[in-house]
Amino acid sequence: MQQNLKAVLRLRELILEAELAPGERLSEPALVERLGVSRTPIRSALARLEHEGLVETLPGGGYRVSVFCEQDAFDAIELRGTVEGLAARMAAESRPCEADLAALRDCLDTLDEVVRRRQPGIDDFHDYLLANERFHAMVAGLAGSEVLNRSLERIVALPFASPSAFVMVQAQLPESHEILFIAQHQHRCLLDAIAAGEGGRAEEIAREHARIAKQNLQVVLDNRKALGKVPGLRLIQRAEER
Amino acid sequence: MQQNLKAVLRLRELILEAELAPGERLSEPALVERLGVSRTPIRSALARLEHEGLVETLPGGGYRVSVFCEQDAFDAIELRGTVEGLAARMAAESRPCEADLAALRDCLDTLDEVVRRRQPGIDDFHDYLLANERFHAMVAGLAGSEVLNRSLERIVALPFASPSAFVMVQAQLPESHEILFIAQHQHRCLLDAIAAGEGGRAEEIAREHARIAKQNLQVVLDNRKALGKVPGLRLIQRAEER
DNA sequence: CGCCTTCTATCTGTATACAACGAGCACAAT
DNA sequence: ATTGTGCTCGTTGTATACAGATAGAAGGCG
Repeated sequence: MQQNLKAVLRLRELILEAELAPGERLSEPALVERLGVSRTPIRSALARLEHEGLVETLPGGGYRVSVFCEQDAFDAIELRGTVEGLAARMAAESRPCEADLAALRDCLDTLDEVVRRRQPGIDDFHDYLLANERFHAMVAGLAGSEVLNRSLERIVALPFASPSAFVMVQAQLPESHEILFIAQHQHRCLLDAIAAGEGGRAEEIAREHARIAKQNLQVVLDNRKALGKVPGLRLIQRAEER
Repeated sequence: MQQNLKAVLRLRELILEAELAPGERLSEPALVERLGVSRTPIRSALARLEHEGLVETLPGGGYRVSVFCEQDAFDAIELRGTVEGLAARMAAESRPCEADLAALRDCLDTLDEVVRRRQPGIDDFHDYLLANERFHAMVAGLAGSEVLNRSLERIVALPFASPSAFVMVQAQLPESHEILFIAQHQHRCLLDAIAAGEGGRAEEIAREHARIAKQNLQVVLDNRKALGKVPGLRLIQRAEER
């Protein structure tokens, strides 16, 4: 199991850092040399990354690095928002117990605390990222559906679709603080809707919340110099070349 | 490639027919004997079925057949409806060309023709099933998003979540004809909304359309004798045993 | 000069051998 | 009698050898 894990982690890293170019053919013997493990764990890792969406099988056999266009990234975020919206609605409609709601509130308090800091630095954004990820995971968990969560996991496996994909790049943006405030306001509203059992409202808030990520993506695409800051955004090609 | 395919097909069949019981541990040597192929394609097939959701990895290594409860099936259908809803909205908002709309209309005409037959038999329902599947695939395709379609594919991989999972069982139901009429009405409305660019309406129709499947699932679960007629419904256990 | 054919080299798919890990059981000691 | 220890069997993870297929290049023919 050690070798398999090593192969997955290293291969994923190589793809995300674009050291293996989008569209590049991945030959197993070459990867054996590069990763230092035999073909068996490499094949297993390739299969796994295929299901994460980072590589694709070629018609005649073999794999290549997936190629994404800008629209794919927007679509992935909208899709995440839609499924998170369903999760939020189910969470609201399940009337969660007070303990679960308290845990969500705790998480929001942590986020508040971070947002309220003056002159937030890189570490502060990192704290925000962790708490944000936890909040999203908790809402998804409250939906109480493994089927839904498995599907959401898979959507979020595309690195630029993750709820926290753009948090770190916001640290560089001049309007970052405002964006964080707005996002946090939506978090509060979402919790409010879930606590009140307002499923429809919870769903719409979650959707709109995801659309902040689309705005951030647009900003990053406009000044492409920040592109390396977002994990996996190097995968995105301007022109469709398949 | 031949052996891998054989292993996937046969293994999937064994699981869907519940010849391998839900929760059962799948040992590779046992499958080698049962399927007549070596461990390599079996491992590859197991990995693939894991990503289809039919088997799960065990903590200490190895696989077992997935166990689903009734709620999982309802959730999977709601999830499909939600993602199909997103696809329908995107299709509407993309203002599809007349040729695509004509193809959809063609498909609906085929469905109409089947629905209008007096005394429909098993073959007629089969015709309906094929055209229904085509219609759903075309709407998803009109959304124009590979990311979305890949995700939807994966959701529909759970056999009881498929748009046509309950078509064949309807053939046995007394109220089957009425259900088909209603479903077909929704198809028409969906096309209408897409053609008019009414994204929100298209989305809601697609969602409500999927909920027919939930009603059908409830009927089947109530008289469990029909359970074998629905592909993969034997996977569902009444009590959660994980 | 271009296109088709054929040959070759490399790659993937498959089978299998080997090693390490873990579960389960029996036996012994307290 | 119970618990702890050690053994044994089975299983998975890994490496590698082999065969079939495929893609690319080179050469011949039209």
